[in-house]
Order: sequence, then C-alpha cells, then structure tokens
Amino acid sequence: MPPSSIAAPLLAWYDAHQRVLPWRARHGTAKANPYYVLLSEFMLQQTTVATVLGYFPRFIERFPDVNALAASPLEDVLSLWAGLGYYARARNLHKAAVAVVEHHHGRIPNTEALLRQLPGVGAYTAAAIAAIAFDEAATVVDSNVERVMARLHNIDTPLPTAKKQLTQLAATHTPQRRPGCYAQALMDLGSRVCVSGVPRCGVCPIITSCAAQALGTAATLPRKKPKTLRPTRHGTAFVLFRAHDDAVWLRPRPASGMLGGMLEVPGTPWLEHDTADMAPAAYMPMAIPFTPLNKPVEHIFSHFRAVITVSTARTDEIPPDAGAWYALDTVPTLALPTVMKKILKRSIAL
DNA sequence: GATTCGTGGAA
DNA sequence: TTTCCAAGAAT
Repeated sequence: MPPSSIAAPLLAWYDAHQRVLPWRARHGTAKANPYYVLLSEFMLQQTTVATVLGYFPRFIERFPDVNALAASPLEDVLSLWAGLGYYARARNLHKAAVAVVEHHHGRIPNTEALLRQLPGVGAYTAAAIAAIAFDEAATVVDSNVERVMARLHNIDTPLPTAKKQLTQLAATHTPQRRPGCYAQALMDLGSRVCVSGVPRCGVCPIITSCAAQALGTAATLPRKKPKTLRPTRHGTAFVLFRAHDDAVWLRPRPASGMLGGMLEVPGTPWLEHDTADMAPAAYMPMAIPFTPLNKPVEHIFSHFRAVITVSTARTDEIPPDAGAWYALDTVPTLALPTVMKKILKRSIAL
C-alpha cells in the first residue's frame, strides 16, 4: 500500500470530526487568519489545547493584529502570558511581531523558509504556519506526528534519536492537495485517536495502513530515552506588605533566563541545599522582623522541584531593593509566574 | 546530542 | 503519590 494512501481517509475523517477552535478556519474554503495561526502555534508549544483556550481569546482581544502586538510593551505581553509557562515564548512572540512589522510590512511571512527565521519559530512551527495559514505542502512534525509515524511504520528506535527518520517518513505522506487540513488532521488524530499510552485503534481511519497495529506493538511506541530525575532546590522568599495599605513589594527578574522578564517576590537564590535557616538580613536587611510561615511552598518546574520557605513582614519602610509596591487587587493583572502567585496566596492566607 | 526552559491534567 | 505528557525552541 503506497504511503499516500493515508491522506484521503485522514482528510475524510478530519472533515467529519475536526474540532472547532478559535484560531482555525471555519469548515469549508474560508482561510485561517495567519496572525491567529501564528499566535496559537506559539501558545501550543508544549501546551495543551484546553489550556490555550483560556488564553487565546484574551490575547486577540488585547492584541487584535500583529501591529497591535508589536506596538505594545513586552510587559503587557508577559502579563497576559502569566501562568502559561515557558516565558521565552512570550518574549520571542513579541520579537517576532516586531520583525513582521519591520521586515514584512506587517504581514505574516507566507513561506516555511521565511517563517523559520522568526524568533521562537523552529522547524515545527514554521511548517505548521505555512501549512495551516497558507496551505503550503510543508511537513509538520510534532510529538503527535512522531507517535503516529512511529506506529504506522513500527519504528522501534527511541526518541529523540528516531526524530530524523520519523520526519523523513512523515514527509512521504504529505499531500499536495489540502496540506493545511492534512497537517491538522494528523495532529488531531494523534491527540484524539492515536494517543500516547493505549491508542483507540477501533476508531482509527488509517488502521489498515498501520504496521504497529498489525504487529500488536502500538501501545509500546514510540519508545523514548529515559529522563533524568528532577532535583530539589531550596530558597526563601520575603513577602513585604506595606503597613498602611497592604501593597506588596515585587521586583523584576532579569530579562533572560528562567521566568525572564517576569515579576517576583524578592528572595534568596534557589540552591541545592536547604536555605530555611539563612538569615533574611543578608538578602533583605531591614529594621523589622520577618515571620516565617510553617509550611514551605512547593512548586514543580520543568527541570527541578522548588521548596520555598516564605517569610513575611509588615512595614512602611522602603525596602533596600530594586522593585516597587503593587496594590494587592492588581495581582491578577501582573506578570507574575504561578510560583510567585502561590507564594503570595500563602502569605495572605494567614 | 544534551540542557534549559512552566504548567496543569491524566494515567 | 509519582510519573508522564502536551501543536518545541534555543543554546
């Protein structure tokens, strides 16, 4: 059976079962808004559709087009991105918008090669935007496609080693007709039918082409190299409330690196050893005592677990620290990562 | 090729 | 509870 034989049944399945999503073109001939496609693809990097659905509408309301996004301060973008994670995506999204305005007359580049040059746009995202927004016959390879190809061709090589081979296989299936719908169909299939773990082969539209199904290996594929386990880092956060109005002291993090450009509660560095007994004086030298909370805040990041001891104080003294006072009722609108919101919430629940 | 980048939901 | 995972990119 020729490779191209999966395109027709996949497209038919997609026409019948595709999800309605705010960044997608409506069923039929209407084209997707390239800016919506670009924005959604940035958000969907390593993030579920369900999560993105809570952020995308607010973004297009605040930044209706790429010009609005480019013209806005990065801080506004980070504020709307807060809680979505992987904040380099937000910084790159803003850079990409500026590049589109400055170098492409405010129009999203319409080829995979040009898209690939934008900040934050890698091989997958360039192919996805080219295919979905401009119907270029680009081959998208995300983790869904990797899984579908590994099963379709019964590829036993563990990821990420198998990535190049899976990409080559995927390219052999990409059709010239409706490549945008095909790309989304393949990813929809991976996320709803050919799911990780035990796949739903009973409702798969391309089951007759699947080598792993025939061999009974589908549930074991794709294989992956084992991951290194997550270490624990310890730190202390100092939550300062202004005595007369309960405003809280926050400071900006460095523009790059982890949580780059976001706001934070001041505190110690996060180290591999316990810092619960470290004197606040070294990091927050003030003439008032801090009250440590009983239970630390725990938070799981992508590559380590943080255990943060929280210490609070009330004062009208100006802290000897970069930063500013923020009214508590503005916290939901600030560029605060989830761990910092957790720390504040714990401090207030006294 | 290996690491660094968040978060929330499901298994 | 712990682990895995999700429309990955940059270094």
